[in-house]
Amino acid sequence: MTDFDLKDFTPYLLTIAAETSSAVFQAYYKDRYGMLRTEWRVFFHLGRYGPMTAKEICDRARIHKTKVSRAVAALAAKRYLTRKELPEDRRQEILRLTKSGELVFKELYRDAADFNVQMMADFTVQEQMILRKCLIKIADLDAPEPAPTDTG
Amino acid sequence: MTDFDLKDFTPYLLTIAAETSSAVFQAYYKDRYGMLRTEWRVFFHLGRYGPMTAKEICDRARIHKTKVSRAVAALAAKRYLTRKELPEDRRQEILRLTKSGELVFKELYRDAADFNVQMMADFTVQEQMILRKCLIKIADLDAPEPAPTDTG
DNA sequence: GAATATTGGTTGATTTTGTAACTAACAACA
DNA sequence: TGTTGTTAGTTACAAAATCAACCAATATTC
Repeated sequence: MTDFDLKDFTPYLLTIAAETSSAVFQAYYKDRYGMLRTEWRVFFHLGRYGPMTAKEICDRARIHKTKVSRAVAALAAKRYLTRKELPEDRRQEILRLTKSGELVFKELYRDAADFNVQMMADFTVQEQMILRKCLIKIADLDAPEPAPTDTG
Repeated sequence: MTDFDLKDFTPYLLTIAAETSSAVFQAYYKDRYGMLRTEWRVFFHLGRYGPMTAKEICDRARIHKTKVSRAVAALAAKRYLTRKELPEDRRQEILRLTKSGELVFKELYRDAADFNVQMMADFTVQEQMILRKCLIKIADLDAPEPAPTDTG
């Protein structure tokens, strides 16, 4: 075990791989749309799965409610989404992409897909499948249970 | 391509996998030794590859010099390393783990290795190999690196 | 050998994230 | 009804990351 190296430490390797692979796309949507990563994630959820409340985004995306709250505020300020109070429970608001939000989403969605295809082209189909399987397992994304969000 | 999902976006998947897999170990060395992640990385480099300058750590570990500078200061404050000015270039300092630094390193090193074995036990040998290969490729870590100084 | 550029490293200001406390609406129950 | 507890979401404050400016030592240029 004296050969154990940072390259052999999977959490490290994952972190570097995540940073490297995210950098380009992140810079792209930041420069072009002034979006931060959490904003992009929230935005993606609304675009891909339709209108929902902040709470639903928290559960689905496993993002803490304070981050979602700030991302929603930023996206609303950019006129990418609107909030509408739910009559049957006035604590909640339905979030929905605006027309221009939809437009931007279509572009970002397509670009993300393209980017992904390009980056995966380095690998065989079998490698892609195994990589995906391992990552989903490590990320614990195959478990349907939403993570507890609150402090404590 | 209408089925493209966040789970299919590899940079996202990598980020979540990295966060999930890092969380436990990170909490461990933070609680036990008060180390931040950059500190742990710098520390690991010095322990694993022997004394070197901050610049060398920057290059090897691909960490920005401001982060390395602060990590080194923190590690020095904890008496885990010493700095010695290089006579032939007085801008540079050789960083070297202290006795107690070495001791802590041995423990952290062993625990990291154990942690890694445990986490990889979910996968077959073939899966482990492919995962590693893909991650190294994505992280661009197969690019030529400076050779290890075999002091460690 | 003086002027200028570059390099290793540090520091300060700004941005972003994380944690805790908070408000307002609803629910449960006496 | 009033009390207590819970939930959705925001805000305030602390910790941390990022970026630009900076200093001192060395290299380079004329």
